[in-house]
Amino acid sequence: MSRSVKKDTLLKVAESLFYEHGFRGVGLKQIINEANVATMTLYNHFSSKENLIEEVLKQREERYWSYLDAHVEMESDSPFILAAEAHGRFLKEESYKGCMFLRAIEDYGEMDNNIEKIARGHKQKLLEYFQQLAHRKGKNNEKDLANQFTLLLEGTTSMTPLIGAEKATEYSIAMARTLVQHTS
Amino acid sequence: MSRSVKKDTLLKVAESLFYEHGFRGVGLKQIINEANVATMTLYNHFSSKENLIEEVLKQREERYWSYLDAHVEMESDSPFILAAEAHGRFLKEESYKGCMFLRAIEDYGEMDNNIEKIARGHKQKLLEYFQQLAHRKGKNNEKDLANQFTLLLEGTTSMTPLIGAEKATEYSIAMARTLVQHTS
DNA sequence: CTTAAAGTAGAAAGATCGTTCTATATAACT
DNA sequence: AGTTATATAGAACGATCTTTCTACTTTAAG
Repeated sequence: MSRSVKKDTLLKVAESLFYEHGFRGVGLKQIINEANVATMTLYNHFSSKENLIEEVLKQREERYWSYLDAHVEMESDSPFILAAEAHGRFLKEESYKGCMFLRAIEDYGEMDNNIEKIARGHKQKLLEYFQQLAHRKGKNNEKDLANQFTLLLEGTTSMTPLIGAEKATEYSIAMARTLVQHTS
Repeated sequence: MSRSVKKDTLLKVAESLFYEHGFRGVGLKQIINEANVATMTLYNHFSSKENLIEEVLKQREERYWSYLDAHVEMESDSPFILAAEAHGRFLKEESYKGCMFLRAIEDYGEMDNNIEKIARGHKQKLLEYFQQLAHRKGKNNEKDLANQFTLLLEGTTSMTPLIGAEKATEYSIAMARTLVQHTS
């Protein structure tokens, strides 16, 4: 077996609990109980709580990208709309409490740890991805467009706890359409 | 003296620390130390940590509204742009780590406490405020417009930790202009 | 079948948390 | 001057946190 099933369970349970109650709001005991695992099993797979959080973030990031990769045709004539739809799908299926990466930056920022680096890295990659999209569409102001579109997606995520993922996504797609049409 | 200076110091210090490190990331000891106050002084003014958080949120909400009230002329022909500018001013002067109210909802949500109620109440009031703005502008789809504009502001707040308040506000105003022009 | 790896339960250490308590000091007001 | 409200420092409580430890059991591959 290339990878322990216990480790996978731990990651899954940890991500769910961390997302629902925050990193600092969940103790390892809770994770261990819900994963039906012994304390030392956790510490055999992860060197510390911080390390567990790091791997949870990496796992979530991978899954986020799989949503984008699956739905965004880069050569399409509306890749931004496709990205907004993919983002909405992710929210609908896995998010209802805002962005876990922003939360990691807020909770562990400016402390020189890997947690913040991973979270910021994800956002950076996202921005660059959208810059590519803008570039392929022949837009000259790639950075501005990428930033604006990211702002739209972050707004969508933030709105899910308030109005739900479906409506938030609806709005962001409507706005994205308007913006793509009327932006140089 | 209508209100203790110690209480004000506590609220100020608590808001700053809670905002920077999260509610669960800050202990009362830290707040007490930085406020140069005795333990019992805190407990004489606030019945618990939860209660302190509640009052911090109320204080912050008041200050947020004072930004809107000061800069938004409801009768103006572009109240939404003014609101976006006021929001940007608040971010620039008091925020660099996302929205404290969303964070409160995330951290204490679904636990039936006052913290969540206050935070959700603030967001609800904001939505209704923007609905009024849309109504005065003679828009028929008030709710949609208010939701979309709120999404824009939330996106702006979320982006501040990534690109700073100035740029984020710039983008949101640019987008707001485009949207106001091209939305029924 | 054996052996090494992986998992088990649970206690324990050491730190920190929110909260309460005690006992004292300061300041303002009648 | 005396009373009252507000502040003080710091010990103490019980709970919980992360991490480590011990000693036992299961699992899986050679």
